[in-house]
Amino acid sequence: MADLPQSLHARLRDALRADILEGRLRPGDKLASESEMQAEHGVSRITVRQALAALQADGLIVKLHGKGAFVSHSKASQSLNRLQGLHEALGGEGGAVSNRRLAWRRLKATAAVAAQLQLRTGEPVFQLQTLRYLEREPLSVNTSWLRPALGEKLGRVDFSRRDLIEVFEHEGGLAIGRAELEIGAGVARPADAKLLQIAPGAPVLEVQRIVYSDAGEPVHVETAVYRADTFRYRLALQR
Amino acid sequence: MADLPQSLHARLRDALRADILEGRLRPGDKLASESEMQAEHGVSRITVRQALAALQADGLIVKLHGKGAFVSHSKASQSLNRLQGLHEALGGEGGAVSNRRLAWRRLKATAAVAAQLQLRTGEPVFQLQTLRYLEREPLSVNTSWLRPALGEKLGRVDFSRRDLIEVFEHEGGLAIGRAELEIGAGVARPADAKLLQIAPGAPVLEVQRIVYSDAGEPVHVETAVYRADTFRYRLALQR
DNA sequence: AGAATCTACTCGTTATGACAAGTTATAACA
DNA sequence: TGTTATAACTTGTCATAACGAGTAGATTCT
Repeated sequence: MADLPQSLHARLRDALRADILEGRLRPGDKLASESEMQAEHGVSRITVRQALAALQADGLIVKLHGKGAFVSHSKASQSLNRLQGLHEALGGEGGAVSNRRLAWRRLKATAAVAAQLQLRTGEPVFQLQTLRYLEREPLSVNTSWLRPALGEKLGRVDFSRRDLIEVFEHEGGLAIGRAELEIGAGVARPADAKLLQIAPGAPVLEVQRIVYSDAGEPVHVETAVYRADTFRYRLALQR
Repeated sequence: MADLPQSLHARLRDALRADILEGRLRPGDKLASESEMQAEHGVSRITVRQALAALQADGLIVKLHGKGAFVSHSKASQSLNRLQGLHEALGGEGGAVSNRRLAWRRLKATAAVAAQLQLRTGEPVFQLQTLRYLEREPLSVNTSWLRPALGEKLGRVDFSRRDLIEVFEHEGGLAIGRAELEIGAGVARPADAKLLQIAPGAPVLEVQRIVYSDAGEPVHVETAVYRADTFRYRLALQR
């Protein structure tokens, strides 16, 4: 993609991340010390530390006082503890994720949806239903509710190979800040079971996601029903 | 607890966190600007920004370029995106979480467990099985595997009202760094269904947790089966 | 009145400098 | 040989300084 003139620490972070992900630095390896990087890249130590702090937050490296910074073992989940969509998470390489639009409607907000989007009951909202595929196998049925302003902007966008969240940021002109997830288990309802090609009553993973803008306003509520046999949710937590 | 002479940014962070949690700063309120705090507390702006960055990572505040920092609205999840046990997460107030020990064994590591704990197949490991209750209702069946060194230390500890992770840190003399979670859905096996007082075949949430020390070594692998009707996993993600 | 500009305020980024504190290897000593 | 002291690393913390960029209100011009 385009090489925008990012900040220095972002460039250094991405370079180190690539070194780790592409195997030039292997798990357990010791990174160059902060002062070495400072000299090598011609930046200040604060800049180096910002880059390292970001990698540490992602779980890619571990820093030990007095010893140095080391590439973490188990880098499996490095990308899954940030807010991102499936396309982003599973990477452009495979490109095995696709969406099929099932419905796009303008509805009046029910009480539950209105509360989550901080609207009044009965205000118009847009509902988007999609069926997501992974490697041509059905993966999940997603039902999204959008604030009216956003919905009108995005009615004609093609979502088939893109993440909603990424569309928000580009076509929607929206800065996404954070999201709250609620993950539970349930049994497939007949309609969902048919779409997912599983037996009615089979176990499914139910994920509800509320996405907030940078300013803290809820912009998007999504309920997803995943096939339990294909999908597991992975994430990393810091103590 | 004791008021150790923490670092300046840690003290400022904790003071602000208390202001928010105890209601002196309400959701939506604007925090003092960085330069105001700098003057008021007699610290440098770097120190202020370190404190604010920590609060932002916890989701307690939102920073807006050019406007200021504001107390986040939904602070419900501030504690759920850090690594902690149920007792910690659900707070000392209720005290409604308890554990019943089902089994404590010394076994030889199976291939799967050995791989996750980075041991060799057949090395001795300790297995702990517990049944957890929330408000006197059965909540989950937990099966843990511990590295041998840790297991020998913790054989006689009473876990009934404490989190494993907290015991590690105190009795185990271990610095916990991070954990990886894998969340999926499944159906209750007969033995688990009986313990959880649900029907065999009812949906359950399956959570596997691998806990790593500060140095990046796996110390604990846990598989938990939760009643889907009582428990949902909540967390917050940052973009 | 309306539009454009200016200005003061905010946070974002980066630099430089210094000292504290943990780790490790070496050198000196008993 | 074994212990201790030292020196040379490492990251952790904090201060001061400057400039960039986004926001919002007041001012000025049309």
